[in-house]
Amino acid sequence: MYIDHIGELLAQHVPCDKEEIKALIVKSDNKEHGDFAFPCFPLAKKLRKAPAAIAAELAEKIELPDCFSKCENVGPYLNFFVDQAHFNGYVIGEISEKKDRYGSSGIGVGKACLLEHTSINPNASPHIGRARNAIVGDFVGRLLKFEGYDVKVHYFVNDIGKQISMLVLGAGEREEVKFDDLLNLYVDINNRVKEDPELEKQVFDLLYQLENGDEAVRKRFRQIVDVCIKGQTAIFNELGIFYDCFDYESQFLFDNSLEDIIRQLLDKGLVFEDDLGRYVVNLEKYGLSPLVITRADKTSLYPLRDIAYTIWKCSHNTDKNIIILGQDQELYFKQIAAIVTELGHRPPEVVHYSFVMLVDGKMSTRQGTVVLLEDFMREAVNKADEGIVERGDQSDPERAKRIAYGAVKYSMEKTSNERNVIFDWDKALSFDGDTGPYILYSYVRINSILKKCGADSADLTGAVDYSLLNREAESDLITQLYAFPDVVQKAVREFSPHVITHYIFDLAKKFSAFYRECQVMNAEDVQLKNARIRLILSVRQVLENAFGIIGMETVEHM
RNA sequence: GCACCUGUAGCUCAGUGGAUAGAGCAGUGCCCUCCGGAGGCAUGUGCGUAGGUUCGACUCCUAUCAGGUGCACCA
Repeated sequence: MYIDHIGELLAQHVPCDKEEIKALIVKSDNKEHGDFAFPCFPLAKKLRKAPAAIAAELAEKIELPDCFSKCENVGPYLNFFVDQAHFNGYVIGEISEKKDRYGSSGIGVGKACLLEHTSINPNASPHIGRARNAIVGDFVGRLLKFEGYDVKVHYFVNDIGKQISMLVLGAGEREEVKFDDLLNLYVDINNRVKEDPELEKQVFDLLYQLENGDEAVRKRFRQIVDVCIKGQTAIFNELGIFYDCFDYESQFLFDNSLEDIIRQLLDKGLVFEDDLGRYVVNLEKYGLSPLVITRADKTSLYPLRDIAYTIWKCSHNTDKNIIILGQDQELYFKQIAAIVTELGHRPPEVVHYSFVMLVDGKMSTRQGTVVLLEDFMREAVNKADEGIVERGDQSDPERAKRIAYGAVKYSMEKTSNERNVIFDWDKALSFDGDTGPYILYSYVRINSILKKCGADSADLTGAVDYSLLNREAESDLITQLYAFPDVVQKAVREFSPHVITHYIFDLAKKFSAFYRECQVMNAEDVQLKNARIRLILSVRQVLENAFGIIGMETVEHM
């Protein structure tokens, strides 16, 4: 709203429209430069005057409304100072009015969003690299819900294909297959198949039987896959990550959609049969390498089924259609998107993230150097419970879980999507500094103060003199609260959770500074105390809103 | 070889083309008579390299070096 005002003010005096001006306004990074600044360089050519002269002239002409206290020119900049009392009242008023909607633009109200994420191969317990998909995906879902979208989260279950076939073969005649056995089973059969061509043939035979509708084989596949999906989703559910729909890849095998797609591509002359008899899509006009969609025996490959699935998702006609994929799938997804476009659909928006690496190198299933998500979670819970005991409390596994899972997610969410996360056990389990526990701790402190002040039950409808909040720590905190809606917008543009985690950390730090310098309970007088109570209520509200977006649960004590 | 992503402090990372590039960790020295110390204070010669665009470049463009990833019957 302050930027709006400045835009209007300046539009009366310079040859630009309001929107152009607003785009140029920057938030000052230095108190001496006020709160907002308008750089006059771009006007220099138009007005044929030196930027500094323009700034000086504008400073003379402008009549400031009440919400600004001062406007001065410093060199080529025109600096605006907001009126602190007005600003305090405005920000705290906005938060107390909008509550859990503060920060939301509401742009998604009445709109639907289909979001696909996780979609891990059902062959083993997820490692932390795969988990990044779920964590980023869950963040995107929560963010869009916060923006008002009706979000449905889909999980594509890859219940067919060579890998699953190997798993089924590896399980043999075993009646009961346990989730925890799958990883070993998978690694073992993988090695055996590599060395034994005969075994590999059996893998493909199984697949052939499945694709040709052998009921018993189909049941067995489904049984094994479900054990795996159950195990995987249980882990993600623990972390507060949930799914609305599980879409089984095999459904596209039996509904003729694969044949339809091949026929359409043939009609368009986009697909050719290579010398081995495989169907290959030519994507030269997109500058992409060709994509093989069937084996020589014409059984489908994953890309073909994925095209069918993607088109199926498009048929839901949602306002937004989003998929979360690893950076390694970038070229692949471009190919899929090109084909889907050719077939007359608008492909999903894609959000890519990079990998999780270990400090001493890459993760490798074969070398046993993967870090499983469940191990990471368990270690974090132990560590959090130790912390609880150290602080003189009884061991409390439930509370430890909330703290630990927040820490696990936060550690994965604070890196921007396009960068690799470098995983280091010690750092990942550290609860000091820029971590989930630190920000939770701020929240706990606020609640502790409010409880001691009896603020939660107090009548907070009376008038408050916000001009009393005039210490630096107070105005810094309020400025940070004011920034939240913009931060949410940035997160929506980038779909990267680090935007929110960095904001929360800054907010927590500013609260700590306030906590140190400004007493609430023992404030100098009751007016000041009331104003500060409103302030920390606002901080708590914004923390809760932000926690909701990154999927962090709160605790009452630590 | 081609394509995409990433090079910012010892380490891990922020930084919508605008004023003096910021955090956390580790190190060093301090602070528990203070609404909870999972805290705070002090301490720093850094934008891979070279050009270019611009009034202005960590940010945009080109080249180059380094790392990651992908590129025909895995999914």
